Amino acid sequence: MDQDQASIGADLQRRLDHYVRPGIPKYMAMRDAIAHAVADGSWVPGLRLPTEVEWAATLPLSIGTIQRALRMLVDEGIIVRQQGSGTFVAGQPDESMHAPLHCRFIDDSGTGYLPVYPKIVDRHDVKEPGPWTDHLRCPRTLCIERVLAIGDEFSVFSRFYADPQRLSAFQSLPLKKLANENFKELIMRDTAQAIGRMDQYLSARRFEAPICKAIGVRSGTCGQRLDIRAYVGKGSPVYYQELFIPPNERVLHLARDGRDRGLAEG
Amino acid sequence: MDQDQASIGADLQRRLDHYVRPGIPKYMAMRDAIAHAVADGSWVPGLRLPTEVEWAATLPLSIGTIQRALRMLVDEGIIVRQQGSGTFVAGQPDESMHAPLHCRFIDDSGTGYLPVYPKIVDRHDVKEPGPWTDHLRCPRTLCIERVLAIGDEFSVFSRFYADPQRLSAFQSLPLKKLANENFKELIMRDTAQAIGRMDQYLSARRFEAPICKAIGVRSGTCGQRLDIRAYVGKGSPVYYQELFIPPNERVLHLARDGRDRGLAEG
DNA sequence: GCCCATTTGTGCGTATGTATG
DNA sequence: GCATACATACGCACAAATGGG
Repeated sequence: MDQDQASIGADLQRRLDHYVRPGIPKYMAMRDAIAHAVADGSWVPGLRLPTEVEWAATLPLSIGTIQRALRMLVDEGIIVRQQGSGTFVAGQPDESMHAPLHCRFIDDSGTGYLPVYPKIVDRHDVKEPGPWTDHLRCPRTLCIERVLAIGDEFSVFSRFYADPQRLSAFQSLPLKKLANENFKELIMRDTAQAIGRMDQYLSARRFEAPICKAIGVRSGTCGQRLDIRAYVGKGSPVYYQELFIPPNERVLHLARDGRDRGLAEG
Repeated sequence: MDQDQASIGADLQRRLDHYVRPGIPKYMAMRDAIAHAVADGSWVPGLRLPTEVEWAATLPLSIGTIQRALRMLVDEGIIVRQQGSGTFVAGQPDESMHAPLHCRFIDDSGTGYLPVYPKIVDRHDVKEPGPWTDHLRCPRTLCIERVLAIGDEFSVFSRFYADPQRLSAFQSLPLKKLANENFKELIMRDTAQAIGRMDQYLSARRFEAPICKAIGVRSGTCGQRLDIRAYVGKGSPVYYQELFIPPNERVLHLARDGRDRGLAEG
């Protein structure tokens, strides 16, 4: 075991201590420890991890338990394993990881998306109940309003609802910083899980006057409204979002989940 | 082991012989055997399966291998396991299983979908290439054109493309029978896998005259066009579909995948 | 409430097969 | 050919939940 492998092993051992809890299976603790190490950027894509036997010698886990944790991570797309070669942190070779989840309007080439320039309009607590209440089921709800400029063609209005206690970054980051962040990546860092499911509700609606004004369309414009319920893992709600999409000539790629690899594999 | 359990075990043993092949892992063969038994209706929802030890005594498989196969089936939602109780074929207690994948327009109550009345307009082979070519990659492509009446409110036009060699039911069934079938269920029976991924592409377009005529809107109508690439399992393409949705007042629930449980759990 | 057989869930250790370099 | 490393398979022991007596 060379020095790098040893340091990775030591790093994981420290992390494991935070995740082994009575009631939590060992394979799950190891899965969480590795997932967080990758999600927070400590372990970069392409990094080679120690072998099964190395880890079995270092950690208080058997080979079978380690294999089960690693198999889960493979299923989630977090690591890649190659027989005879080794185990590696999965990489996003292109920039599709940084692509937005929603508002993916296909560009003229047909192989990429129009750039999205977000601007935060407001961030506030919401008191009154709404469709997000049933979804999130949290004592407090944070709402972030944004205007998303699509290329230089048109703008989409967005309301993003989340539990500030669970996704603390959305509450704590200054607005200037938050504007430049990819929401999907923030969620991954806070939860170490990818968006695993989304229910989307589409309808044609007349937009309220303030929204029309914010996105620069004439008052009374009728466009698409997309309501989104997003989950991580097998069904744990993370956010609720409302999108107001004005009439346009583009094709919108509706994402299946947060692990989409962009258009290349489609 | 009572008589029923014994007969289930014997049934699986027969099926296993069809699936154990050199190169196919045993756990995968067992997974496929059970998945098909459930998909073709031989094993009905709620049926209790033999215990791990019973199967280990009957089949040439170890407990660990059996557990791995059953765990996969749990992840896929095909079976349910309860510690101390047993293993059961997963059930669709409501009719949501029979709900369509697409064209799920929410009804006035907000808890269900408007009924969909499909009518087959045409079935033919397509020679010329199109967006479905890259997706399906099959020598022949079958196209089924339908008019889907949504409640008694409006109609949606649909073109469904698939590989007739893979989904033989769509080729072989007489049109009268095909019209009454749920396409999603036909696919599950032919592949023993649920729709596991969908890429959807939404745009606003002016419909061609024949389509306008078929769904009873005035020529030149502009509405939503939804192109769908569907996959089973982790990324095996199964069909390509084009939907032409005229302007309407309803909310369309865009499905995440074929295992959606309807609105109740959303 | 308690005990107990049943059944699944977790964890360990080992052996062997197969792809990689 | 050979060592390495992941993949599959087996078997065992014990924990935890369930359901009935």
